[in-house]
Amino acid sequence: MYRSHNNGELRLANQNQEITLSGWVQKTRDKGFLIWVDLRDRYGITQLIFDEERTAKEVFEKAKTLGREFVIQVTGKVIEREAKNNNIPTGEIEILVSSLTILNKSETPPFTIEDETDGGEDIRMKYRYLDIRRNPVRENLIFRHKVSMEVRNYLSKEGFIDVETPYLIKSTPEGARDFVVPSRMNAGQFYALPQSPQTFKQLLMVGGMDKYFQIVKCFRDEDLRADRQPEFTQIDCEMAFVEQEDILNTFEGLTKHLLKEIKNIDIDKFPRITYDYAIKTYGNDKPDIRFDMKFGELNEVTQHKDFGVFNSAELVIGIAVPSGNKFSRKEIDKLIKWIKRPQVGALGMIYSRCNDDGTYKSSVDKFYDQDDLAKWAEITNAKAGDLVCVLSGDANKVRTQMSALRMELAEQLGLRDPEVFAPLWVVDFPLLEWDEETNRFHAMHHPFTSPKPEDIELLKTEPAKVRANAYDMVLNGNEIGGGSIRIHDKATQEMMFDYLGFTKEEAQEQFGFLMNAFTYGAPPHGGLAFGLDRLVAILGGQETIRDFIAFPKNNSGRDVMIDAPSNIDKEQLKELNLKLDL
RNA sequence: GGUCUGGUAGUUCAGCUGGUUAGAAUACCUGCCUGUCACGCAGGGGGUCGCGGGUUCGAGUCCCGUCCAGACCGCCA
Repeated sequence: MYRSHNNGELRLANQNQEITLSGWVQKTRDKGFLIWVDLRDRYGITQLIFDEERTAKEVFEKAKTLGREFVIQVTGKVIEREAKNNNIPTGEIEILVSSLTILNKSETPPFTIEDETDGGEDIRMKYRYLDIRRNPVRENLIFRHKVSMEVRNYLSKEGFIDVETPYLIKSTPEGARDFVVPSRMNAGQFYALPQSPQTFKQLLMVGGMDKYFQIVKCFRDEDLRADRQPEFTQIDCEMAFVEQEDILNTFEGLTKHLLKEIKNIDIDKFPRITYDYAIKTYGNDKPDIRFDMKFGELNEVTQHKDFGVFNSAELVIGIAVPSGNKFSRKEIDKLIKWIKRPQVGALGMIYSRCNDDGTYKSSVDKFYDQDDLAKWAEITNAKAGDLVCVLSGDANKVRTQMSALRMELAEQLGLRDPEVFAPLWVVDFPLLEWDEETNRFHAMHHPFTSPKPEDIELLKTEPAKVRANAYDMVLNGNEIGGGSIRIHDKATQEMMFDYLGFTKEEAQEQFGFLMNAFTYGAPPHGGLAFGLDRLVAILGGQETIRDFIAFPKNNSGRDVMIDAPSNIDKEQLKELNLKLDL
């Protein structure tokens, strides 16, 4: 028996018990006549004591040789401490050790295994198994476990069935780049790893599975970000015989359940806004609504005043920065410099201070009088003490830039409180998006998304204006889930592929299996998928999803611990009928 | 594909306009220490300043290239 108790459970009530503990040496404090050892496992820390007088000499000598992260087993008696430590649950007792076994020695670890480690990202990833011994990482993984268990509980209770779908599937040109796997038995042919189980879950609906879910790995071979990994986990769901409303309600229910169970937060009804409203009001389709700062369009009140910059602009937008008048000239200059960075790309920023006495002081007083500036304030909803920031130019660019500025200001003003949760639905996404590079439309969500029936006529005349039965769930400025009501008849699906520039043959070759299935009684269906990694990170109040993934990849897609990807030898290549051309 | 930031002791970092022997903290090792818990005290070891080239009397510092890491843009149906 390696242990009778774990290192987090012994209390004064266990006094005088003879117990056995195992774990890692967190730290030794050698006072010469006394040696204390903090013994750690995932449940906590228990202090061991070796005493010149009370401990056998050979045990005492062995204790002197212990180093950080040695794995040891001890047997001894639970005794009350002379000096107690109120900072830990086991702080009233210690173990007077009678026998000590070193189960395994350890090299000195490259960084300290402590909450505030001295190790940087790089070295912690290389020795991730040591990093996982640290409380913050361990707690994140346990937190993720809780979230995923609650998801399973809720969906199972709602009648959803967990079905596994294959990882070795067919590559298609739509969407993200596929990760590809050569087939040995089928020379020259490749599987692709799924970007999502999309077509399979639709086929499950045709198969009558009604309500399906799966917590499933998905793969996309695109460049990474702090919140994007090449392999990531989705909570993938699909339902048959449902309308958009049914799906929104079901998964609003799931999200409420998670917020309640995990964070003990009650949220009433999630706001629903349209895609168009989101773009016009927040400049992006995943607005953070924990704070206001809605866009005000100032074209009408800024034109024809001899200010060329605004007169020539397609769009002039202002936002009211709460209490922004406190910003010094220097701080505003810094902001202007920030939005001029190539990543944001604004050419400049105009501002108007809303003074406490009701007057205004702007950077363009030469062109605009107090009445004009009052209108700016009115439209942007600015109050005395606020600062109105104004950007202008090409409509799409200005919205993107203002959105970046809005988030930056909120960050600076501390309005992005990680313990506040503001979920919402964004609905009525466009069906199609024009792709400048390939000079054709592509599906904004995916090619299986159904157009709104009332917009179908527009497909022929103004395809960009066709709205889809597509929706995203947004939480604190992050898209945490998205889905759609799917096409479930062959004719419509064929038409969609046609609009997307597929020939009949291409559509048949790549998605024939799906359209065939539609001819055998496919029920109306739809669904959605949540990004589990991101959801867990946001619920956990953090930005980086890597902190919630046991073994993440770095931002060039490498696993620095196992050093993957790596070369394979000639024999392997030959077996796969592959030749490298580097 | 692009922009920006960084790479100096095991680790985290400092090192100014180029100028003696490259520092601090922490970790590690040794000794001391009668209740520690961020123990304390004394001492010690530890460096190809990412790599290659250039400018210079002289480069951690300036220039060019390159590799690695991170953030972002493009990309991510």
